[in-house]
Parts: sequence; structure tokens; C-alpha cells
Amino acid sequence: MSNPGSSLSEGTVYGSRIAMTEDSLALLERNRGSAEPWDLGETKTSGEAQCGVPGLYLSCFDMLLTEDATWLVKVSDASPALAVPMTRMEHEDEPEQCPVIDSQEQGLSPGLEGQEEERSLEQVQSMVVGEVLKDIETACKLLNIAADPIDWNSGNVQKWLLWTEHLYRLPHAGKAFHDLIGKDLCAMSEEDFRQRSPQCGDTLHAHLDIWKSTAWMKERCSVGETKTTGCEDLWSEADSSCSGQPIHLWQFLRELLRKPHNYGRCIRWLNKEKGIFKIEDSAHVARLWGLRKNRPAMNYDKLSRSIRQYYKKGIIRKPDVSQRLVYQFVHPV
DNA sequence: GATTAGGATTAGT
DNA sequence: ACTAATCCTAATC
Repeated sequence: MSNPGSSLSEGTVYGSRIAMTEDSLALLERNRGSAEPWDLGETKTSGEAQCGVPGLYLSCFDMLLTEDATWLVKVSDASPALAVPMTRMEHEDEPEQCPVIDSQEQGLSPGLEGQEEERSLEQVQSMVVGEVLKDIETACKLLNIAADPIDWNSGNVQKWLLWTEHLYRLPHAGKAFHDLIGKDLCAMSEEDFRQRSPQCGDTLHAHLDIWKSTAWMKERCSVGETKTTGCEDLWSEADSSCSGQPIHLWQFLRELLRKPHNYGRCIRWLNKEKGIFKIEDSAHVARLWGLRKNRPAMNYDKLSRSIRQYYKKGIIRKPDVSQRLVYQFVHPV
């Protein structure tokens, strides 16, 4: 297997330099090959409390290094002329590509094999970074926080910590950072992190580094864009995160359903046209909902009670042939 | 045992 | 006022 980490660390992505440290890259790589990229396993971090456990973050690395490993090997090893299949990742709905990405695909100077190979690698990198972007945006939406850590208040910091601890199955260390806002967090060195949390400070620091780098890239990409509010800039579709109103459960479920790449394992459409969906992992969906609403005690029992309130409001109902964990939007989009 | 249904009450906005 | 959270009993799968 080639080493995506080292190639990424060259730093040239989208024609600009991305300030990822070796640590954050190592973090990315360490988390490859997970079968459950968004699994929010119980925080029973007894023996696996070490930071080196296969944490769970970037689904793009799952794709690159597991499912699609075959073509990746081909690209990096032997077949420089092989067209990189980008469709796999671009079929999703969001038109949220940075303009710079497009310019990257032109202006190639075909010729030497080395250049071709480099180009393939760059395309792979583009894919990876694009997926990182997507995952971060998804997390932002889920947690209702800004993408740029510098904008976080202390509550946002706590949410991010909780979320990251979930992802990497870290022991809870939020208390060590309770007095910090995003700006403070961003200013902290890895050593500062380790001081506050000897056990997983490095992981947290590396993970934050990914977020910072991504925010920095977004900043670069959006130069020349119409000056929109940060919120609209983040989410191409106006959705719950922008309204200012608290999100409704049905909206939240819709959002999860819109991201099958991330949440397909816990909730999915059975019949999108009719609005029929199935909750595949009730506990997981409930945890996500609890995270979103800051309700750590949320469970499926309570979530489903809220869904049932929608029956008489005509928002959600049970489908004609009632099945367990299957519901139907009365007004499918 | 998990899910479903719905009543009652409380919390948060 | 309204939605959701919480807690509950009872029925069902």
C-alpha cells in the first residue's frame, strides 16, 4: 500500500498549502479501515482508553483504504494512465466544491509518467480532502457549531470535545478544557493539550488541527465569493442550522437521511418517493439526536415518543403496512 | 426484550 | 403557546 499520509504531508492540495501537521495526518491514517466510521459506541472506555485505539473518524479513509483499495493500489503502483474514478464520491447531492478544485483539474501538462502519477495522486488527495470537508460540515450541522474553531464559544468547545471523544472513544476530558473558548483552543500548542489531558491531548490537538486546516482552506476557497453570512456559506441548502429556531426532530431525521454516506448505517430510506424510512440503529439515532439537542439522556424510547406526537400533526405516520422502526413522512419532498 | 401507542407532566423557548 | 423531554402503563411483535 502506498502511503497517503506521506503524500499528503507534501502539503500541496488544491494548489495551495495545507497546514496539516504530521500528527493530524497520522491521526487520519490511524483511523483507516474502520467498519463503522460514525459509530458512537458507548463511552465505556475501560481498556481501550488509549489514544492509539482505532478511533473512528474519516469515512473517506474507509473508502480509500478498504472498499476501493484495489483501484487505489493500481493508481499508485502501476497504472499512471488509469482514469481515477471520481464518480463514486461526487454523486452525492451537495454542490459544495471549492472553485479551486476545478481549476486544479485543468492546466495539466501531460507527458512524463511521473507527472501523470503525481496528477493521479493529487486527484486522490482532492478526493480525500473533499471528504474531510464533507465530514466536518456534517459534524458542524449535527452539533450546530461553526466550522472554524476560532468562532467557538465555550459551549461549542465542549460539544466538539464530547463529539471528538465519542469518535475516538477517548476518556472524557472535557473538564480539562471547560474554561476555554475556540480562540484559546486554537492558540494552544500540542504541549498545552497534553498538559491539560495527558492521556489524549495529542489526539485532540491533532483532530483540532484538521479542523483548523479545513477552516483555513475554506477561507482560501471562498475568496471572491459573494459575501454571505458564515452560515449560508457553510450549508448550500438553507436548513435548520441557519434558521435560528431550534431544530425539529423531523428536520433532523431528514438531515440524516440526506447523508446516507455518513448515516446510512443507522437510518435510511426504504422508499424515498413515498417518504418511508427505516431507523436501522435506534440507539445510534437517539444518541445523535441527544447530541444535537444537548440531551445526553436521550434514548429511543423518548425519541420515538416525539415521533408519535407527529402522528396527529400530520408530519410523520406509520406506513400502511406497519413495520418495526419504519416511519413515513406524510409530505415527502 | 424491544418496540409501539398514547396519557400525563415538566422543561425550555 | 408550543415543542420536546421525561416518565409512565399497557399492548404487541
